Amino acid sequence: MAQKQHADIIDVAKAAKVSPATVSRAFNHPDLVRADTRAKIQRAVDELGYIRNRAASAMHGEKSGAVGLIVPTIDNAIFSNLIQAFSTALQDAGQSLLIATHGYDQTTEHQLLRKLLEHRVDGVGLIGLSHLDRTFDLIEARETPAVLLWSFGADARLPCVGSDNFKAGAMAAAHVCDLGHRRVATVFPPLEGNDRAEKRFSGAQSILGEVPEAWRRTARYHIGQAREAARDLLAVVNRPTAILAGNDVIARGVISAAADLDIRVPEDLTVVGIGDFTGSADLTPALTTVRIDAPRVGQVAAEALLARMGAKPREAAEIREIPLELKVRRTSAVPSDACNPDSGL
Amino acid sequence: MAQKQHADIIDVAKAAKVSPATVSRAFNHPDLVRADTRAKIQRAVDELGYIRNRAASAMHGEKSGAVGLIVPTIDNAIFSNLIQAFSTALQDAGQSLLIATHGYDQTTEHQLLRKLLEHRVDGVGLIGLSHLDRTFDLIEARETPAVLLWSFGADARLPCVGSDNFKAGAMAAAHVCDLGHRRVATVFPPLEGNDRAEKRFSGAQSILGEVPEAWRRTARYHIGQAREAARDLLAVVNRPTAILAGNDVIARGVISAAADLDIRVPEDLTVVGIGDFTGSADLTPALTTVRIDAPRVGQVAAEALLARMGAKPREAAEIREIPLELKVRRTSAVPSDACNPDSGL
DNA sequence: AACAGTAATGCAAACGTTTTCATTTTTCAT
DNA sequence: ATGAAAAATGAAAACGTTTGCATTACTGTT
Repeated sequence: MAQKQHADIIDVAKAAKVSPATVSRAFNHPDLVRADTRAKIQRAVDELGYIRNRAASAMHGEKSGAVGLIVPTIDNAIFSNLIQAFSTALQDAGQSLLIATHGYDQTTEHQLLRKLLEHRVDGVGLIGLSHLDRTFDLIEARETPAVLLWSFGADARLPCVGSDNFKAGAMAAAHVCDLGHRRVATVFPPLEGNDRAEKRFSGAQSILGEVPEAWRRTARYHIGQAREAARDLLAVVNRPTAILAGNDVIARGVISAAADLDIRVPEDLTVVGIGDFTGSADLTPALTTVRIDAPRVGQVAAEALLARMGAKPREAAEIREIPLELKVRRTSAVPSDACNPDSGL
Repeated sequence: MAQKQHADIIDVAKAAKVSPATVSRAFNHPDLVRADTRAKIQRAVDELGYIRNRAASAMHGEKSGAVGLIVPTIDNAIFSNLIQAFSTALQDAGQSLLIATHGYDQTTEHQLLRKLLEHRVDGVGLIGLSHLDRTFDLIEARETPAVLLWSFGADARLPCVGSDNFKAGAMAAAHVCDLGHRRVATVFPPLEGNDRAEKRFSGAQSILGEVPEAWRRTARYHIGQAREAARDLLAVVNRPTAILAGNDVIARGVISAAADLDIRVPEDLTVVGIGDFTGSADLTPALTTVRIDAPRVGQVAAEALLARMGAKPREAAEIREIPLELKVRRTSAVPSDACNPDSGL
């Protein structure tokens, strides 16, 4: 016999001896139903193990109660802090999080956005400022509340919450310059299609001047790769006195490389990272880095998105810059005389 | 004038001069519609920027196309690898991922499950073997395909994919014993409500025998905390010759503590972790640890879940154990004579 | 050219909610 | 008590799909 699988709102209504409309209201506008009616309904719900069907509500033009987040990858420290904070803030607001990863491929990103839109997310978060035009177009056409997280840029096509990566690069570079280093090399992730890395690098060059090709290395987000790149960089007679890493993970690779080569940090080599990920402060020696407050970015971004979604009435600024902070720890020092040609007078 | 917001399936049908039913079929059962009809429809879809409404399909008893994953936290290396792999495998199968974090609180976990169920996820993944009874009950009542990931246990109430944490603890312990250590201390996360840590610890004790209170320390998943705990442990005259860490992050803390105290690793202190997280192999010295293949767990779990969801026809075993592997690297060594009372003959 | 058999399509009835509008009940001042 | 105003509830029409069944269009035989 065709027995219904699960209780629906009508069953609940019957059990509570009210109309389905009232049950619906009890969920969505509790203030519109009398306390004792609500109690009756609650009892029926518990009894029947009723779980409301968001799909059915969403259908009615109602909010789906889910927001989407598209990130390049989850599995590195950079984003996991951010995602965690974003997710927590959303959960606190009763939203669910639909997450998707594209592995730094913008075309995939666009497809993921479509998929998220199929689920009728109430809002989306995207990482970084640069996206396919049709990605922006789609968001606009759908009028989906959106926020760009991680990077800050005054010229962004959508509201963004994050830090200024150009500044981050510049701050790191300024620090090593101030220390007196003149022979500065860089190890950065591939720049193309990655506005964060790209901005950081130009920021660094804005202080350092053009970094010679010979002192530029590329490493994906991976300690091992960074280590090799750095080893390569350091295995020359006239080696740099400082290395600027595109992020903290790379910085760790650089430190390992130095250890491999018996180069002391910071006496013989200054290493500066960007990010200040979990654990960077607990490295030995503790990493000097430019702190990007990922949890705060995640939280503020979530709030901004919530505001745009109308879930949070409070007016939020369209663009929020999260300040950076230089954390001078133990991997940076004045260049040693031996290596510093400037101090040779 | 009441102009519709976005194109719906009827608009597409009109534009393509077919019935809505055909458009629907073109999406869900492409083989049932003629190629040229499909092309017409596709053209209309593109033209109108139509995005199908999953909510509406899900309503019809159809699959929602989303699966849920509930994890304690995203923001540590332990889970981020796992989540990434799980997510990728799911995405490849065309599913979206709804993720939620509970911060190691089982009551929250239960509420999150409810929320996920509201969204009518086609399946759910949960971390670890132990959950509230009513969590299991709910899954059963809803007949939602589910899989437990991360831990393996023959007695699990649901299919599980993961490694045996008891074994992991035992393997780590066996390694230090084989090396000749007799004075072995432990630093573990709080055991209660964390079946993984608990199993690992009992596994270790199964080899080590009862670890004296004085040599047991607790540290949450955080390098700084572990560092302090280890410092505490090592700052005694008759200190242990080896420390077993409950996971790699703690192991890193222990190594830092040793450095703080000028204790050499591995000469004066052997440190063994569990997990083999990203970066553990690139530590200096490289960490000896028991490798848990998180990406594989994630992927196999996704496949198992997909299979149960009927999305993947192939029969998958109910329970899958992912093998562990001892990775002997540079933080473990035979105990030095100075510290090893056994070698005093 | 006619036929059967199959493939492709259309019709219309669900699916489980929410919401507008109308109706009933309650509240409170008189 | 009475009535007006406000609060709570109910009836029924959406919302955008999918699908079983009925119908129409093709295919290949003879």
